[in-house]
Amino acid sequence: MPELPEVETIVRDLSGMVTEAVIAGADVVKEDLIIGPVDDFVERLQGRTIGSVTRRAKNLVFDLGADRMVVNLGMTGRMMVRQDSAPDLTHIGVRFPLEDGRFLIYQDVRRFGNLRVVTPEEFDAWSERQGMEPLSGDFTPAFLHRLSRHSRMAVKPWLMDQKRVVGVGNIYASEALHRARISPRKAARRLTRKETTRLHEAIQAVLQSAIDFRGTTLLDYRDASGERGAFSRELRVYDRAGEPCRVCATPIRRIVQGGRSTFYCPSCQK
DNA sequence: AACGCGCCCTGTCCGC
DNA sequence: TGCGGACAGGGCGCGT
Repeated sequence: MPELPEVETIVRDLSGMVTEAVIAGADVVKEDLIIGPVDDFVERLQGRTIGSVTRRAKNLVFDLGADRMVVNLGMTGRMMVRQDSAPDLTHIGVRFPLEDGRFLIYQDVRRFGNLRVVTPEEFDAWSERQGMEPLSGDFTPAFLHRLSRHSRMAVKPWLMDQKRVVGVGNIYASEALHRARISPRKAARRLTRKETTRLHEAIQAVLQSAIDFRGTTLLDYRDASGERGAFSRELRVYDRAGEPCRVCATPIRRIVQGGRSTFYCPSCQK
C-alpha cells in the first residue's frame, strides 16, 4: 500500500509525536514480521529513546542511538500512535508501549511488512544499496535519462523497480506517466531526452503533491493518527478504468504489466 | 545481468 | 447463501 508520500506522511507525523519518547518494550504478537531473532529485536529496543524518525525509500527509520529500527509497511502495514493498547484493533503485529503511557502500534493485515533492528554500519550499507531518492537534489533529468538508456523494460514496471529510483510504486508510476504523457508500455531505453525530462518533473510533482495531500487512501492506508489520505480525489488515472481522462475525456484504460494493474489514457499517452 | 514470474497472506468484491 | 476467481499502495527469490 504505502509508497513514498504515504511513508513520508507517517514519518512526519511520528516525528512530532514520538521523538524523545522512550520505548518501554516490544510485545511481538506476530513473530513472522520480525527479521532476525525476536528476542534480540526486543532486547535492543527496550529502554531506548527515539532520537528521530526519518524515511529511506519506503521504509520508516527510527534512530535509537546505538541501533536503528527499520520498518517496511508492505501492502497493508500501519504505524500508529495510540493512547491505549488498541484493544479494538485486529491484526496487530507489534505493540511498543512507551514510557509516557502511550503505545506505538504496528498493524498489518496481510503481513507483507517487516521490522528489523540494525547497527548504524548495517544501516549505511543497506541504504547504499537502495536506489536514489526522487526528491533529492541528486535526482536530475540527466540522471534519469542516463539510467533509462540500459533497459529494454517497459517504462512503468521499470519505474517501480526500487534499485534505480525509490519510492514510486503502482499508483504514482501510473500517475507520473500520465502527467508526462508517456505510454506505460514504451521501452525505457526508447525514451527521448524530452520525455525523461518531463518524466523527472512529473515524478517530483506528483510525489510532492501527494505529500501535500497526506497520501492516497484506496482501502487500507492510514496515517499515524489513523486518518485517511486525501490524494485519492486527485488521482488522474489510477483506479479510474472506463472513466473519462481529466485532460481529454477519453476513457481510461487498464492493462496488466508484471502482474500489476497499470492505468493510462490511450489518447494522451502514445 | 537483466527480466519475468510465482509466491508470501488476508480480505473484499463480483459473477454464477 | 455459497463458492471460486480476481484483485489489492510491496518485495524477495527463483529460473532462464
